[in-house]
Amino acid sequence: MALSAALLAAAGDLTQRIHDGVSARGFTDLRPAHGFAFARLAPGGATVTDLAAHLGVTKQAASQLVDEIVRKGYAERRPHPEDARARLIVLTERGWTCTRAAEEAAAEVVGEWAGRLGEGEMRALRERLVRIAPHGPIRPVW
Amino acid sequence: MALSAALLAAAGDLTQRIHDGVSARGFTDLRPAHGFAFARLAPGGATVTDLAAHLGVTKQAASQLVDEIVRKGYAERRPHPEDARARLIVLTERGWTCTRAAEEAAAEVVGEWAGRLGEGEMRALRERLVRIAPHGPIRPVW
DNA sequence: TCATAAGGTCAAGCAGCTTGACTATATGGT
DNA sequence: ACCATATAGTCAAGCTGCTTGACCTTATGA
Repeated sequence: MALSAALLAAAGDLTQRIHDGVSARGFTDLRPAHGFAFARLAPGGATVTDLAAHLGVTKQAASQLVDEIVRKGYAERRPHPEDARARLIVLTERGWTCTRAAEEAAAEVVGEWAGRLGEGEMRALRERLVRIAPHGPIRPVW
Repeated sequence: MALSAALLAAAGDLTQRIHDGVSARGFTDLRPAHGFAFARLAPGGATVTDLAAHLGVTKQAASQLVDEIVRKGYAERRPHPEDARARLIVLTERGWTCTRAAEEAAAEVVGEWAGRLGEGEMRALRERLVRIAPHGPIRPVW
């Protein structure tokens, strides 16, 4: 199996299993794309335009996604403290709970891998992946 | 940066850059999903149902995808040699040329990573990824 | 031989994305 | 101070790729 194929297979598997884990914890109204949005919102909120750039979609699409997570109670729109044109999208308590659930689910998968590879191998794997990973916007695998 | 985030970022980057490389080689009418289909068709062809299971979509969706790549000249439907209900989808010469272009593009990206990590590190990375990669159907990252 | 399963396609509907148009606010040169 | 231009965001319409449901054909097995 080629490196590229193994990388794509592992990433797809990870996404699917995080999603399954989040669903199993009761958050059944979200898709994997929402998780990437939550990750961007978590530190201190973000604007719709920030989110759009991070997700690699138009700001209209990002705005629709925000509509959805606001409607479902995971985030809220606040006036932006420094720019009256903009709004700051921040996670609600429910949004934070869901984010923690996703982190738990990811840790479960990574933990299973660590059981197969061992801690030292996992550290080496992480270090190499970080060195080849880009810093720009997140991209879907296909 | 967490292992899971690095893995997803690297995989998304790889997909995007393979797609860009394939486009740059003249195949501008394909999307990343087609590459995963080609990979399944390449060895010796596959049925629509096989393809659907591999891509994780319904057989109707797989059939539509086959319609498209047949219409664009990358594959053709042949009668299945052992089952009169089924059809064997096989790559045309154009399909093979495109597959080689994708392999070249992937090799370019992997080569760039090798330049950063070194050959020994890359072998270790590949070996570890293979050990955590699943064998089931391919899954999109989101 | 006939009930049931499996491969494939046709048709309709829908979700998520795009482009285009628009309003409101910010920014910077004159 | 003013105005041209850029930026943040939303509304509306349309498209594409996927889904579900119905159906035909061929295979399988009791």
